[in-house]
Amino acid sequence: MADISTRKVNPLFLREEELRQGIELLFYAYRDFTEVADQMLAQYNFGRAHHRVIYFVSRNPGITVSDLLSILKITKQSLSRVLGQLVREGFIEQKTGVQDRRQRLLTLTEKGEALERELTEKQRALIAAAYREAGAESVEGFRKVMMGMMEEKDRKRFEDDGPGGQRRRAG
Amino acid sequence: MADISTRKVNPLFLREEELRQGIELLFYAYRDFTEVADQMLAQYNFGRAHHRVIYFVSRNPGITVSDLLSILKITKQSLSRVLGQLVREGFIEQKTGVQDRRQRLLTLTEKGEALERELTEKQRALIAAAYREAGAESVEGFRKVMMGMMEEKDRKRFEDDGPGGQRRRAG
DNA sequence: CCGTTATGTCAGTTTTGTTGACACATTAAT
DNA sequence: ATTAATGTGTCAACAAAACTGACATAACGG
Repeated sequence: MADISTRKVNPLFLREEELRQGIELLFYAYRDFTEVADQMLAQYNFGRAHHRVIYFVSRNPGITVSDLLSILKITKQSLSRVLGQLVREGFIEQKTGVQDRRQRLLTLTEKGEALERELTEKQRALIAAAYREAGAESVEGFRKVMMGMMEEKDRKRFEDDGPGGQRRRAG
Repeated sequence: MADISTRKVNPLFLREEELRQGIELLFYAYRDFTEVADQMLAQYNFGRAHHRVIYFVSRNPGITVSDLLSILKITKQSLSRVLGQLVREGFIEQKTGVQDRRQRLLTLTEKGEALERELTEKQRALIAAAYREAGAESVEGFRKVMMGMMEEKDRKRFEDDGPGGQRRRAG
């Protein structure tokens, strides 16, 4: 069977290629997206795990430990090592919850905020450039595809209800 | 300053929110995309690193070790451990290059092809569902944004020159 | 022949994740 | 009021997947 005739009788051929390109787009983009903060992280002797924690605490001030765990999808023992470091070194503060005093609500200190801005700066710039090149319509398409790939539960974080929408819920 | 007036005088506010949403879209989507193959991988006592190697060898049959390294962006020592396992267990074959006999050209065995299909099946299904929900226009937007985020060098892998376009170059 | 390239390997280390067990304080339920 | 469940933390051992640095071999290219 020649290539062309296969494509005629098998409409799934192009689709398969399209899906594989999707897999690779995701791989290459994520690979380079994570890479841009590495140099800065190394200067603080931190890794990508620290960045993720700092980022999501910055994004969800007052988040509980368990909510942070369900975002990161790692074990509390894994989180503990990284979070403990960040607390000890004064980047993150823990306050006992008011309604539920078992909770340890996490917020960034001034120092933590400063580090967060430094760390995320290049990632933001990378996305900004990609958005600019691609155009507003493409960004909306990107949004839709990404939302379709994530766990249904997390999609509501991105509901289009204004800039405060994200912050209504912590996890 | 009230929220609304801030948004009026500071056009960067929404942009900042949009960029942060972009960061998170990428995080959540990639988190769940990688997760779907884990159960299958565990059955073979393999990890995500094995999957990446199998995937890219499947996608670029006859790829050289150094080209594979520049896709994965890891060290040869890291690759060696994972690749060695896959070769020893009969999933990947190494053939000496013909024009350049220093090269070890990598291809999947039958067994390797079978495993690759099993492993990638769920990821393909996840992307297919996301593409279906989002629609063809959104997929094109997704494509553009992702390409803008990756290293310029890798963008040519996705040039729209038919289904063979990807395979013309290995790395 | 000699410098460079492609690959592999030995040895040690780091980061980031895992399981399992247990402790403590607090909240919720019976 | 006692008991069960929840939120958090911690100790210990382990595993996956990355890293650095050094060195070795074979083959290519001028």
